[in-house]
Amino acid sequence: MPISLYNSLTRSQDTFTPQDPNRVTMYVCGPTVYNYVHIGNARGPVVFDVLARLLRRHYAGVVYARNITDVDDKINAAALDAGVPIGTITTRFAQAYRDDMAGLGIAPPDIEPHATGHIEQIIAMCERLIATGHAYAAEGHVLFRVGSYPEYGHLSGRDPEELLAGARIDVAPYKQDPGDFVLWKPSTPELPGWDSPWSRGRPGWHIECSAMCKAQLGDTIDIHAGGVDLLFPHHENEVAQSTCANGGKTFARWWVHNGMLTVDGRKMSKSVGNVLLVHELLKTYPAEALRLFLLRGHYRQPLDWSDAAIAQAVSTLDGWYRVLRELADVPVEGTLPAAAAVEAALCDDLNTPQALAELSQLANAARAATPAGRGAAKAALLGGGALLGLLQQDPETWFKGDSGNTDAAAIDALVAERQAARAARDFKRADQIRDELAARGIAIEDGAQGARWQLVK
RNA sequence: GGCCAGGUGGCAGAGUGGUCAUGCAGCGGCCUGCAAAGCCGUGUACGCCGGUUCGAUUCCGACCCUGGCCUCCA
Repeated sequence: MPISLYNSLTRSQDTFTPQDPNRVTMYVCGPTVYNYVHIGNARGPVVFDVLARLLRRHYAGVVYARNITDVDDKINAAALDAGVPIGTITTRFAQAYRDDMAGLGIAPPDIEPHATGHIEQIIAMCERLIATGHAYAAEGHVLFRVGSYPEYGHLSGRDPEELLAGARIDVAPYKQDPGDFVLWKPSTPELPGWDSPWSRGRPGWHIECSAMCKAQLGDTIDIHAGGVDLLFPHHENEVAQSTCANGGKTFARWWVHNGMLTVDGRKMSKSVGNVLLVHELLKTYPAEALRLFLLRGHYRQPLDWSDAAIAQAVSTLDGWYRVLRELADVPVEGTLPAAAAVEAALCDDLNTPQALAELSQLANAARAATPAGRGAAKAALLGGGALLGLLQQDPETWFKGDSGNTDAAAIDALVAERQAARAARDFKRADQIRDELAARGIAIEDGAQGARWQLVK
């Protein structure tokens, strides 16, 4: 089944066809590493992780790059605040980012380019843009000449004339035109900087992604993804730089943008101050519940964070894992099958809500399966979950936590004692034990195969 | 003000020119020592006003409302 994806460039949902099925290229704008990321920052990586999984099922080769921006004024400010070198900040938070992403079940990208590892390519791209008249040097800066690229504004649907008329642009004296943006800027002696033909300086934000894309994936990439808030100016500027520096070649064939995560209807962002850090949330909620929450809405729609929403994600997973626990002894042989309905939903512009509805149906089918059908039903459920990066744990771990965290033996003993009391029709004692366990955050379910317990999340 | 998304039942959230989304919650029943889990049954929906149509939540137009971007942002 072909993959169909909404392309911001054409503003329509188009059947995806890579340039080379053996080397499908995807680039996602990664973090600027100066702080922990919040759950809104994780939406794109989770969604594009699902996309990467889907692409890998369809094509022989996929190269997925997600960069690390490790040179930036905010990093400089964070280092200054902490009184440590820039590298201390970037190393620490790049690792924190990898840990957070891994915590959410996101497979590492194939390539993780760092901006500071591409200074040479950035300078080369600036030189090329200057040589072709698309950029100019002024007072140690290099600026992109927006007027030199007639298509400027096409991706984001903006009229350059109106952009330039905007009064909110800080018009520096060295700019020939208010819309021109910085490719290179000089550093003061205490700031990090690299030697260049124009100044000891550092790159602007937009050129970094252009240079990393070109160096790692080539002049024309298949998919460029990121948050919709990057559409302008970041992605618009990337298109302008890369297209002009690469002789007019198409930069990215598909532009895929995820919607914003909101809290009480307002965008979650550092500047608004309503952030919930992934690194904190992972201590409070099961990782898969966070992941499921992020996939519950279609990726292009806004998604609102709430306690009710995350609670529902937990209870949904409880239900699915309960099915898997019942089928724990049912063997699943060979590789997991493609859950056709789940995959079909994902092929339709990553319709994860539909895919989750299909997964619910698979769980219902597995719960009701006859003995002969259990193996296939369980495999289908696990296969569908794998496409979404869900149901990756052992059910016992889901319900009881890591074995090191709870005194499972003592709980098992109490549960056994309660069963004995019930058998002796000593319900007073049985209920007493159940209450005692409930007070410790443990719930009991009596089933046909005996009593089971779980930690209440 | 410009550009771009949206508005679906108590909540979340897909989808469709005409009998079903799905999940959670609710209600009734079964099961259970009682619960929980499970099972069976069950209701309420497409922002507003027009238009096209045999038929519109879906297509078209206007209006209202919400969110995002408009050089920090995922």
